[in-house]
Amino acid sequence: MISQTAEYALRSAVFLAEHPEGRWTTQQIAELTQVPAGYLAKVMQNLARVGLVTSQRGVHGGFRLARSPETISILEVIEAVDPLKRIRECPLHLESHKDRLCPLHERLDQTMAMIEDAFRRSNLAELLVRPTFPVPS
Amino acid sequence: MISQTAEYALRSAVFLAEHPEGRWTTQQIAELTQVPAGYLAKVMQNLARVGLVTSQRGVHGGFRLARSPETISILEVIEAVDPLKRIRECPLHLESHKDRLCPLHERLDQTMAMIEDAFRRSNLAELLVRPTFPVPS
DNA sequence: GGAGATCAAGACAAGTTTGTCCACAAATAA
DNA sequence: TTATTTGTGGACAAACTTGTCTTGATCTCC
Repeated sequence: MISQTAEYALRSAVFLAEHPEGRWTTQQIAELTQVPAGYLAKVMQNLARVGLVTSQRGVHGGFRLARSPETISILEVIEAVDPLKRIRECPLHLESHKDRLCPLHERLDQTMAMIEDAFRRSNLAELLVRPTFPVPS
Repeated sequence: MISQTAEYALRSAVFLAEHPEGRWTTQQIAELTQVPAGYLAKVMQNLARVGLVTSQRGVHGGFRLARSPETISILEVIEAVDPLKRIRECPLHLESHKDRLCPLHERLDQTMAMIEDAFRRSNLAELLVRPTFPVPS
C-alpha cells in the first residue's frame, strides 16, 4: 500500500530518531536498516531536500534529523519521497460529474483522506524501538 | 494508493451494478468505463475467477454481476485483482522483534487494517451513479 | 454443422519503480 | 595543498506493472 521507497524513508527516519547522537553515513544507515545502499542515497537526498534531515559531506559527515522526532509525522516522511495522490477529479472526466466526484471516486478519496490523517497524526517519537533516554525498568 | 488494476476492476464492477440488465462485453465495458480493452479482459477474468461476475461466451455473451450490488464490497473487488498485503512480520527480520512487529510496522499495519475495514464496510450499491430503480424526486 | 461473436490464455511490448554504478563536489584532516 | 571521506547527480540496468496482440475455445444463431 505504501511504496518501497516510502518504507525505506520511514526506516531511515526512525533509525535517525533512535540514534540522535552524531551523524550517520548512508552506508551505516543502509546496513542497519537493511536497505540497498545505492538506492538509499537517493531516498536520503529527498529527505534532505525537504529539510527533514541535514546532510554533511566529508569525514565525520552523514545525516541526522533536522528536527526533534516529536515534530516529524509519518506523513511528512512519505510526502517527501512519494506523495500520496488525492483524487481531485474523476478519472473518467465525464461531463456529468465535473464539479463533484462520482460516488466511487468520492469514496476512494475519502479513504485516502483517512489514511492521510492517520499518518499526519503520528510522529517519529512514537515509533522508537530504542528510547533516546533510558527508562527505569 | 490503490493500483491501476484495482481502479479498473472497481469501475467495471460499479458499471455492472449500474447496468444489471443483460450482459456486457469487454468491449462495451471498456469503452464506457474508459479502460484499455485488452487489459480489461484480464481484469474481468480475475473477477470471474473469484466468482464476482459470471461470464458467457458467444453471441449475446459478456459479463454480469454474480450477486446483488448490496452484497459486494469494495474490498472483495480489490482483493480479486490486487490483494492488499498486510504486514505479518517485520521486514527487517530482527531477532529482537520476531514475535511482535516493531512500532513502525505495527503502526503501518494498523493503518492497513483501517483501510481494509473501510473497504470491507462499503458495497457497490452505495456507489451507483445511476440508480437501478428510479427514486421519487 | 458452419459462421460469427465472444471469453480465455499466453506471449510480448511499453512504462514505471527500484536498484546499481560512476564521476564529481565539498568537507575534513594532516 | 593534498589525500581521504562522504554526499550529489546522472546514466543505466533489473524487476514489476500495465498494456497489446494473437491464437484458441465455446457459445449462439442459422
